[in-house]
Order: sequence, then C-alpha cells, then structure tokens
Amino acid sequence: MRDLANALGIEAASIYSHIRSKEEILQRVCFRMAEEFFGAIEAVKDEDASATEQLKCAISAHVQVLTRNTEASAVFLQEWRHLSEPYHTDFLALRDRYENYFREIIRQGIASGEFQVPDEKFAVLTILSGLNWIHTWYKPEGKMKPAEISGNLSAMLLNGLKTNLN
Amino acid sequence: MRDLANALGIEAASIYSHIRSKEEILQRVCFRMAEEFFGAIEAVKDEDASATEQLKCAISAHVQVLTRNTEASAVFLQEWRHLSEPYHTDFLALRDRYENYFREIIRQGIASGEFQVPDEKFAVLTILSGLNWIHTWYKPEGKMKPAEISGNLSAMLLNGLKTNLN
DNA sequence: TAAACAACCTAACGTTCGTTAGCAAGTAAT
DNA sequence: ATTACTTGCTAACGAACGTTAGGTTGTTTA
Repeated sequence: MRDLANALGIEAASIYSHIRSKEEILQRVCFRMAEEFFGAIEAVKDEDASATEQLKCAISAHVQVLTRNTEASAVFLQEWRHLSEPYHTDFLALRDRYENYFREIIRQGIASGEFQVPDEKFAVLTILSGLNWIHTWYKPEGKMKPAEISGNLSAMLLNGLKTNLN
Repeated sequence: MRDLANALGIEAASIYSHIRSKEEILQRVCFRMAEEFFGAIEAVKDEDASATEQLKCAISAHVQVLTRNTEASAVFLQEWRHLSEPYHTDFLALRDRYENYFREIIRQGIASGEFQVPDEKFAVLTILSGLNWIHTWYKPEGKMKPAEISGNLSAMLLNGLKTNLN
C-alpha cells in the first residue's frame, strides 16, 4: 500500500478515499481481466468456421489481451488464489466457463475429424498453459509482435514439432 | 515462519537452530530442485538417439521430477524471483543451461529433418510451459499417472492437435 | 450561499513479520 | 568427568503491514 501510494505521489492512507480495502484492488483487476478475455473471445466467435480456424482466432484473441495488459494479466493468472470468498469461487467458475470455449472448439474439431487428441481436457490445459506462459517473457518493446506470437503458437499447437508432410 | 514452526510442532524461534534465515530455505529448495532436474535429464541423455526419442525421454524425465516433488516444484517454478543476489543470477544461469538441453534437442531435430518449427527458442519455451503447468493441477491421487501425462504431452507437442495423416 | 462531497493530509492503531538474546536440557566427543 | 554441540524453549526486538480517525481544503450541488 505504501509502495502504491508512493507510485501515485500520495500518502498511503489517502488511498482509502478511493477503495475499501487492498483486496478490492485484486478483485477489480481479476474480474476486469476476466471481462477482457471474455469480450475478446466472444468477438471472434464463429461457430460456422472450421475448428482449426476457430482455434486460431481464439488463440489470437487471447494473446492480444495478454500482450496488451501484461501486468494485469500477471495478476489475473497468479494472484487470484488470494481472493477471499465468495470471489474466489466466482472467479474459478468464470475460468471454467472460459476454458469451456476452448474445450468446445476441440470437441468440434474431434467430431469433424480435424483434430486427434489423446485427452480433451488435457489438450485444453496444454494449449492454455502455452498461452499463459507468455506474460513471463513478453516485452512490448521486444522484437516479437503479438501477431507473430499467436501465429507461432497456433502453428506449434496445431502441427506440433514434427515435420508436416502434407 | 510461525506457520512452519506450527507444522513442525516447535516454536518459531527454534527454527533458527537449523537455518540462518528464511531465505536460506528458499535457496535450498530452489537449488536442490535444480539438481533434481539436471540429474534426471542427464540420466536419460543419449546423443545417438533420434531427436524425437530424446525429446520424449527429456519430457518424461521432467514430468517425473515434477510429479514426485509437487510442492517443491511449485516453489522452484514460482518463488525463485524472491532470491536475493547472487542466488537470483545463479539460478537464472542454471535455468538457461537447463533450457539449452531442450534447445539442443530441437536443433538436432531440425538438422535431421525430424522437426520443423517457426522459432527454436520459442519452441522450447512452449514445450516447457506445457510441462510446467502440470504442478497447478496434478494430484498424486488423481487418475492420470505421470507416465500417461508425459505420453500425452509428448504426443501433443510432437504431433499437435491436427489429425496425423502418416 | 450553504451544504455536501471528493481528495488529500497527519497521526497513530493493532497485528504480524523475521529475527535475536539468553537460557535449559539432552547427547556426543575428549 | 568435563566440554562442546545440538535442539529446543521464553521473551522480546524493531520493522513493516493494512487500516482507521479526524481534520483541512477545494469543488460541486441544492
């Protein structure tokens, strides 16, 4: 709090004219980021497209949100554990709902014969882990741009490392 | 410290008969886990095998260490940031060296024509992110066993989601 | 023009934190 | 048998934490 106040150029106690508690900040960041992620993925939702296309769009949307809000994303991905009830439970429910977007795409891809995965839930987890690692190394001033990142990620996750013989 | 002492059934101050400081615990956990990871990957090192084989073995070794030390792994993966100098720098050097094992395998695979990836460094990061996410959901009593996890991971990372036409 | 509100201040609260000092008892080494 | 080391204890330290109380000042609203 004292650090935050310092960064704002005010006294620590003055922060409490604006928020009720330290945790309220955490809540606001977590749930605003959740909105961001939902907004982005809903904007690219297109159930008529192929699962491959849908997944590429979803990955791209996710990476966009992640790279545009690096610090808030770090909080969203790591600090939600410290939410108190009922926020903790609410947050997990949102996260599950978000994962289900991806799960549904995988499911469609399996049904259409596009995808072949050992385990559906496992696939989603692996995809999201690949996406969510970005925030630990991504730098806006770095040479790899968000579009390139999501392109590479889509390529790797869809085709794997193996030479593509098609 | 008081929580730790409580778990040990002694007083907080008594801990200091065994360690010099709280951070020493962090140092010990981080560097011991580093040893574990190096030990595991060096044990399966076989430069004569194909890159595909090598990668499968490395993934398996990594998953074994991760699943056998879930709590220490969480510390190793998340809390190393709080190491003070010179440990912080030393740790990062070790991590780089470890990543290089994987990078070398990818490089070999590209040279031999086994692999085809957009970006070498990026590939390693994505692989490791997939591996290191495990500790957030893996439960020893869960139904998915370490061997199954590394098998699924190898399959997904090598072949991707796409139906394999070979 | 008075009242209400917003945004800041100083001072201090109670709690928790990692840690030290000094001591007691048991065990091992000389 | 004496010494030294280990492992624990009680008591307390100073620092940092999130937060509250109460006041001042300037801006907005009735």
